[in-house]
Amino acid sequence: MQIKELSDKTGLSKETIRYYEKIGLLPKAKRSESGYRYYNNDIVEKIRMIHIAKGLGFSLTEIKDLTKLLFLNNLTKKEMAKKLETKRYEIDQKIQSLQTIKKEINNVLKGNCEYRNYLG
Amino acid sequence: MQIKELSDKTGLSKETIRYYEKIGLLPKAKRSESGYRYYNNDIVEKIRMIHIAKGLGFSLTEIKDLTKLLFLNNLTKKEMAKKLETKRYEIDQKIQSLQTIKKEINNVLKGNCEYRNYLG
DNA sequence: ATAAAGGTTAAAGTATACTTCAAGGTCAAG
DNA sequence: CTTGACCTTGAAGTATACTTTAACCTTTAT
Repeated sequence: MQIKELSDKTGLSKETIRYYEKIGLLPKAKRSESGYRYYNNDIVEKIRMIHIAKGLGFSLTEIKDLTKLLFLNNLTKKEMAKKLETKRYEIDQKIQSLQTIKKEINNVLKGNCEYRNYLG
Repeated sequence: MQIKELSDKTGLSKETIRYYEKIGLLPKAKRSESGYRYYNNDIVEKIRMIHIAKGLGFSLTEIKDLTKLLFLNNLTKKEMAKKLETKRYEIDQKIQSLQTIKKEINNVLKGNCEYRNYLG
């Protein structure tokens, strides 16, 4: 597919997709004879996950690093495991924080406003 | 306490704290005779939660709105409940997405690289 | 064959979220 | 009574992540 279709499927603008390629977050797309980028379907989910990871507070650089970590085996197993475990810990912290905020919202929705603590 | 102490306790720079006050994310601090801001302890947790919410991909504007939603009763109960439920849904989505990424990391750490799917 | 709708690039512009700067006031210790 | 560590402001500067612009090429439909 061409960039427009990929843009439609992922919700990212064409410009953003080109920008992600430029900064190395997406691999360099193959080109048609006329120089147009073309993609196959596997990139759709990848872009969606990038989009989601962004919404979870990861920077493009962090996502790039995580992607490389999951994709390439250029590090020793020990190094890779260490980095992934750090990332997993960060993720657990984020999940916990989200659950804390959710509890606050639940308390307000239940009318137990005395339990309101942090935000607000 | 003065701004320096608050900064030390929260890990946010003094400049950032002043910036948050300026954009209305933090309430206008009370002032000493000489014009210095002074704070009491309850703001520490509030700032920490703002910091955490930021790391979870919420923008300062979103945090401001959520704070107001939890703090003020300027909306009807119905409106407020609707907004909070939307926010709770967003939070559930975020938790799910984090769990998906965590699973991928776990699979790589276990060596089941065939299960690798999205990032990478 | 020409218009519409797509594609390309590099560079400049914008929004968000700070961070630094300049110029100055306050305050406790020695 | 001055030094150092605080504080104040507004304005300018920076990093990240796009978004727009300009100038041009390709493909497809009529």
